[in-house]
Amino acid sequence: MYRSHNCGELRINDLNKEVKLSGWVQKVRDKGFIMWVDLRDRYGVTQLIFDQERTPSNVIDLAKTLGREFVINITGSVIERNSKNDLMSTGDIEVLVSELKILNSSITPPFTIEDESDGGEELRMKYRYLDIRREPVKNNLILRHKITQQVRKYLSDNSFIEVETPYLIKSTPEGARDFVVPSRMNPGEFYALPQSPQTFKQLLMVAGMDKYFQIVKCFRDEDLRADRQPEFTQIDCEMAFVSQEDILNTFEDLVKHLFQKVKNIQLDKFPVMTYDDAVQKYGTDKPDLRYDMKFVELNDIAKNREFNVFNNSELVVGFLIEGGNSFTRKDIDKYTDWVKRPQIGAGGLAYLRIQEDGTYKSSVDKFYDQSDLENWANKARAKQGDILFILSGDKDKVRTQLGALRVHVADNLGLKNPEEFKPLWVVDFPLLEWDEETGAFHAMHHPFTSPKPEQIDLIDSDPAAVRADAYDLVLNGNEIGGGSIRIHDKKIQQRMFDCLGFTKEEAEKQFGFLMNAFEYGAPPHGGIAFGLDRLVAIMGGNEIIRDFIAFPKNNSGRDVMIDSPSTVSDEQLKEINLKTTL
RNA sequence: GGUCUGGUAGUUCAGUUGGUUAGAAUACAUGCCUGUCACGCAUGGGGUCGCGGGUUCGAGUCCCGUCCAGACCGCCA
Repeated sequence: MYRSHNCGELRINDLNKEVKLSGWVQKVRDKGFIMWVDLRDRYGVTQLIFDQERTPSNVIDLAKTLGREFVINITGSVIERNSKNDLMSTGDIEVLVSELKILNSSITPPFTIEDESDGGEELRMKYRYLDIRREPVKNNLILRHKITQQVRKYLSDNSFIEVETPYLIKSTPEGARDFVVPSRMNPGEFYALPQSPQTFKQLLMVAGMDKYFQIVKCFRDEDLRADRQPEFTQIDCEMAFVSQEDILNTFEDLVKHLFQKVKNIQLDKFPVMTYDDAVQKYGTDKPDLRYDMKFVELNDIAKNREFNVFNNSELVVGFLIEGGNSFTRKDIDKYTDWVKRPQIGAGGLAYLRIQEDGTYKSSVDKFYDQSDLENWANKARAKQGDILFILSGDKDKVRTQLGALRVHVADNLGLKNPEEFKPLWVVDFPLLEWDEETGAFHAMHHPFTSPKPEQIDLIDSDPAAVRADAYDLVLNGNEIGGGSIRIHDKKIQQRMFDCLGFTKEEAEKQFGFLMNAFEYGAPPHGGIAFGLDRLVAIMGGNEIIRDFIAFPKNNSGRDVMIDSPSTVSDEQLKEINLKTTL
């Protein structure tokens, strides 16, 4: 028998029990006359003791050969510690070893297997199996497990059925770049890996599976970020005979359920904000509500003097930083440089200090007197000791820039508390988005999203004005879910494809199967998909999803542990018809 | 495709204006240590300064190129 107990469960009331434990050597502390070994497994750490007076000498001799990460099996008795350790759950006891077996040795690990490892990112990824032995990474995987278990429980309890959809499907030009897979049996033809099971879940609605979900891998061949992996996991859901409101309610309850069960946190009713409001007040469609700094538009009170930078701008807008008058000139210069970087692209940063004596000081003092500045301060509801940061320019651009600055300031001021959770729904997204590059509209969400029924006819006259029954769930400034009511009428779907510039033939070739299905009694339906990796990361107080994926890929899409992608042999290439001769 | 930051001991990093034998901490090895738990003490081994080229009497340090890693922009329906 390898073990009677695990390394995390022995307590003071187990005293005098004879136990068997197996695990990894975390640490050896050899004092000569006495020696301790911290033994670790998934469940915790138990201190073993080897003592000249009480331990057989052959066992001590063997124990002296132990090194970090050796795998051992021991028999011993649980004794009370002479000096206890309050920091360990097993800190009241230790196990006096009578038998020791070395099950396997270990060479010295390349980094320390501790909570705060000395290992760098790349090394930890290369030896991910050692990294996962560390408490924080292990706990992230356990958190992920708990969340997926609760997702399945909640959805099953609410009559959802988990259905698997295929991974080898067909490439379509809309949306992200596909990963393609050559077909050996069909020379010259390729499968694509799904960017999402979108069309399949809609077909399941036609099939009458009126509540579907799937925890499913999705694939996108695009450049990566801290919160983006080429393969990632979605909680993909779809329901028939529902309105947008039904969906928001159902999945708000799902998220509340997860926080309740997994983190014991009771979330309040989620606020609902329109896309237009979010962009106007926060400069983004995924506002972080953990901090305020709402935008204040100053057009009417700032474009009335001789300051042409503002006068020639479509929009003058700022936000208030409470206590920000404490920023030094150097701080402000740093923020100015930050917004002027090409990634942000602002021309400059104006500020208004509301000084402690109640007077105003601004970077644009030359053009405005104290009563002008007082008007700005009043509009922003500023009080003494605050500062107002102001940008100006083209409406859309300046909002994006100021939105980025808002997040950056919050970062610097430490306003992003990872243990605070502020979800909201963002609704009424535009149906279409103008693409400068292609000079055409493309679907903001995807081409199956339903326009708001009363706006359908605007599609032809004013496409940019059409709003969709589409919604995102935003948590702490991250989009963690998004969905829509779908089109279930073949004619409207065709109009949509027309509008996106598909010829009838292209639409038929790529999505004919879906439109055919719509002719056989497709019910009204809609759904949502959550990014599981992001959700887990945020619930774990982090925004780097790699830390919550067992075997993630690096910035360039490589798995540095197994070293993939890699080349394949000419024989393999010939077999899949990518090479004609050997 | 672009911007920025980094690459020096097993690991994390320091290395000044270009100048003697490239350092620290930690890890590792050996020994000592009567209650450790970041144990302590002593001793020791350990370096292709990412790679290639250039400037120079002399390059870890300056220049050019290149590779790798990370963050971001583009991109991600």
